[in-house]
Amino acid sequence: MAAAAKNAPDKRRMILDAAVRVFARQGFHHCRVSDVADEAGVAYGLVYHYFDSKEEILNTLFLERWGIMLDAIGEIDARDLPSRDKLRSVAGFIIDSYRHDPDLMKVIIVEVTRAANSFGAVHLEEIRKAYEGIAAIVEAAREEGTFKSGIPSEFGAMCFYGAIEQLLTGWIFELLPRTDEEYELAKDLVVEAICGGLENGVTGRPAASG
Amino acid sequence: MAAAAKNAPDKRRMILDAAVRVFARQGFHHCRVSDVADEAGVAYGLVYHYFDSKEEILNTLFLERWGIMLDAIGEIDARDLPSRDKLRSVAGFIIDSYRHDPDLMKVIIVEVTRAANSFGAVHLEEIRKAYEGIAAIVEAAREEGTFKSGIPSEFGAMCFYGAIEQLLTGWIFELLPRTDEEYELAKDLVVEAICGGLENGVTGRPAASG
DNA sequence: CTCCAGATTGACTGGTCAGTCAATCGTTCG
DNA sequence: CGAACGATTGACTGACCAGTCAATCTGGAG
Repeated sequence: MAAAAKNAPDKRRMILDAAVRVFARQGFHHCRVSDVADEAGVAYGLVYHYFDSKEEILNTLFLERWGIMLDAIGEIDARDLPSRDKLRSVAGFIIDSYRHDPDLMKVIIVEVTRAANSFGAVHLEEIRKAYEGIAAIVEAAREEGTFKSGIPSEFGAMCFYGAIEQLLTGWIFELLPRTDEEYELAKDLVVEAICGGLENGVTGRPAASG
Repeated sequence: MAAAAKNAPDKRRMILDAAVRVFARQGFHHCRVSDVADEAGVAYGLVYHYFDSKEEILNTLFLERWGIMLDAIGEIDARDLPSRDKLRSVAGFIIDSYRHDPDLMKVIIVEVTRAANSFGAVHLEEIRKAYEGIAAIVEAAREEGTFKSGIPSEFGAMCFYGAIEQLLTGWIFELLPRTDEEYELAKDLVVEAICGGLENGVTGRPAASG
């Protein structure tokens, strides 16, 4: 009912939001469903009214957020922008996602993206789509000649995405400073590092030795 | 006894090796200690004769291998080589580690390196040392002027390591082809991508018009 | 007021599994 | 031989927890 939905602020949503906090704090495997229920201020059984299992909660969280990211990547690719700026937008989107909801991104990266044995396997196809979206941007740049043809676009995409995910991991682990300035700076630096390279590209230097 | 060690091929080692296979196949959380014992062809209780807990097995595996990698990075840094070649050696070492024992690297990456909540937290200091080792190489290159001063060395190290780990992840997930040629090619490409950048050299290169 | 349906509750169950332990085996040495 | 000791065995236990379910609540409709 509309009224019901208005009065009781969507319990389903509250459970999802609570799950993000609990999963981020304790890890998916190290928390109980009752922890999620408690965090949401809801009875244990209600969790199972809205979700079939503990895993379904995680799947829902992942798919919700990942879908948004895939849409964003597709939309960015469709813009009329230089390739570097597209990649800058992608980096900006992902870093802003972390900035906006670090717990959620932590859960997605730690519990799904890298969990090759459990959830990673289930969502492999979704994860692959992200790589492909980035690879499409790189491929266009190769075809127009701004990016090196010697580096396959899927390979370049992996490097780019890997660098970003490593940054997020650094923030998650508190190995990198977590300030707004750092986040902003990182957006530019990661693009400069991957597109421009770490080396000083002064002039006339052989781009690829050998 | 020497004789005993000769006759019975070190059961402790057999348990560790079996654990690598089981953890890689089923994941640390999704396997039982009895799976490890069975895989090793050993009685359940013997596992607890050699290890205090299931976790200690994983810790042992991680520390063994990670220590070797840290030593390798330190040794490479000490060599008299151009920075790019040092990074190429580091990439080569890590990729060869995967090539030589993919199960072990899978376990380390999936169960430790990215597991911020459980083992990752425990081994944070060890993990940080790897970043620092790579950062030292980057920093030297910055000081001698071959690498951009605008990109902090820790940042560059994160990008470099992140790109490599993403490649391993691609192989682990079977998102990238797993052949000897790919492994060899990847060593060069990852260095070219991160040091040289994805973009075509800005100088007198033909194709890059407009 | 009654009835219904969906929301909500939390005690309970069934299965799983890490870790224990007492018993047995094999070897060495006196 | 037999004592001594570490290696090895595997049945057992105690705790934990995901998921179930019958009971209760709530609010709208008749």
